[in-house]
Amino acid sequence: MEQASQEERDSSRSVVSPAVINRLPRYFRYLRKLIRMGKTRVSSAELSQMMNVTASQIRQDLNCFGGFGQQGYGYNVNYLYAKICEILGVDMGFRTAVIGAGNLGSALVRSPLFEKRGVDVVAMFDISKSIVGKKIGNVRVYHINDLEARLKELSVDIVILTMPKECTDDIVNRLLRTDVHGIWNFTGQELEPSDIVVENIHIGDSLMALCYGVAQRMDKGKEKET
Amino acid sequence: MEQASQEERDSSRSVVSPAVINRLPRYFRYLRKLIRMGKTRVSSAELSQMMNVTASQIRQDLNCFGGFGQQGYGYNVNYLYAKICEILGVDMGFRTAVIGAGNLGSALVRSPLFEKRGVDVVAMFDISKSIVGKKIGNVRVYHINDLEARLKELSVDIVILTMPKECTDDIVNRLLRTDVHGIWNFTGQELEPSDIVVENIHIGDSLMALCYGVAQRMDKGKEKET
DNA sequence: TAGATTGTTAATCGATTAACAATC
DNA sequence: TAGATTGTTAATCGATTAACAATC
Repeated sequence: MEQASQEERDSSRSVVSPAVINRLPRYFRYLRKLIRMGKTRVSSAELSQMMNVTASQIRQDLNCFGGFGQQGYGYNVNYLYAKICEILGVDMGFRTAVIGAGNLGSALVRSPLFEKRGVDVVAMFDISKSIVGKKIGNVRVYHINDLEARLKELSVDIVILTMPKECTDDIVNRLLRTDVHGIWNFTGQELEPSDIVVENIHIGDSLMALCYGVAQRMDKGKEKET
Repeated sequence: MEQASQEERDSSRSVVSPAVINRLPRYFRYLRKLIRMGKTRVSSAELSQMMNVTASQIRQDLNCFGGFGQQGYGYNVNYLYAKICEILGVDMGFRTAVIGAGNLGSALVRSPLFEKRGVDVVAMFDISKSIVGKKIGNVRVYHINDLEARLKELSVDIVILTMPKECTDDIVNRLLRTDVHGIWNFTGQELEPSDIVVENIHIGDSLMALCYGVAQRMDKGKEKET
């Protein structure tokens, strides 16, 4: 507790490196797994084996946010999970809306992604007369014209962009004048705003990295043949 | 040419760092953009501005694969693009099949992801009587029982996993006995095989990183209010 | 208490950036 | 040729790992 409070200063701490932050969701996943398995206690060594990383890294990472473990014992799984949820804002009750009710938007809305992470999908927006007014999953689709009004009415914190790339600049400009704090951007048009936190998704990049790996593998295969 | 051939040794080079490889798809995207814009020539300085990275990094990255530029001139956009396509296996004509014809599988198949990257989607697999035999986009859905036979028949190199998490181990074990060289894994069940190259996708991790950022931002906002 | 395992500092490793000579 | 810009080496920076004293 002593050194935890040392670390606690202000809640927007001394800036934790992105490398660490990007690993937190992975801890989140593995801790859920442990909970599902009924484990109540885990050491950095055990966890490191499960996750295929060093125990050192785990301890280092977790200590960016304060001391969650106990010497000689390890980590209490439920407590650690609760802490990580807290850090990641899982219990903040974020509210999100999806712009674009096409294949991708619909697939996302129907996925368990959001519920697992304490995020509420409260609206979708589209331009097409044939979808507006309907529901996808159990989310109502509104017309994009009503964007600002609905976002306000529904207290949306985070917006998910799945509409065609071409509309991106227009939509983002509109969002900048709302209370939206985050954009999860699937359009392919890269964004780096200023006033809103952004995560750009380029899922194709991963496919290409995979292709690179496969190409390498096959090259090597061929070499051996000669 | 001289130092290019120096670098050319064997095609499965001295192992390029993953950091670099993961950036290649980004170069791919920006080069396409330049081509679309009609640019034929670009310097590392220009590109660095577009991409928001250092010119040094760009030159460093590209030089892992040989000298694609020319002193005093910069890089020929089309040539560089061609080279990056080559490195990433875009022109290898990879063939892929999707396992799981649910929301995600269907959305992927209908997306332009594959065509852009020279990958052919040649089959889908599912277990549900109501989908097997039909087409999604213009891809035929086969029964999962025929997996091995169809993969062979259709010369599939890469398999995309979008079926429920629970089936993962079973399917992967079956794949290990085929000629499949790559797995693009959306199941959430992390894999690290051995004999097949794997890319695990955890799209929810990005959502959580976003939530972290938003939570931070909102904390800061509150602080100012006091 | 003895044993285990954390929190944390120090050492290592790798990746990024800066600088500049080579050269188009 | 002079100017521009690469390829590449060296310097810096940051992230990971190792080690161990603190402590439960």
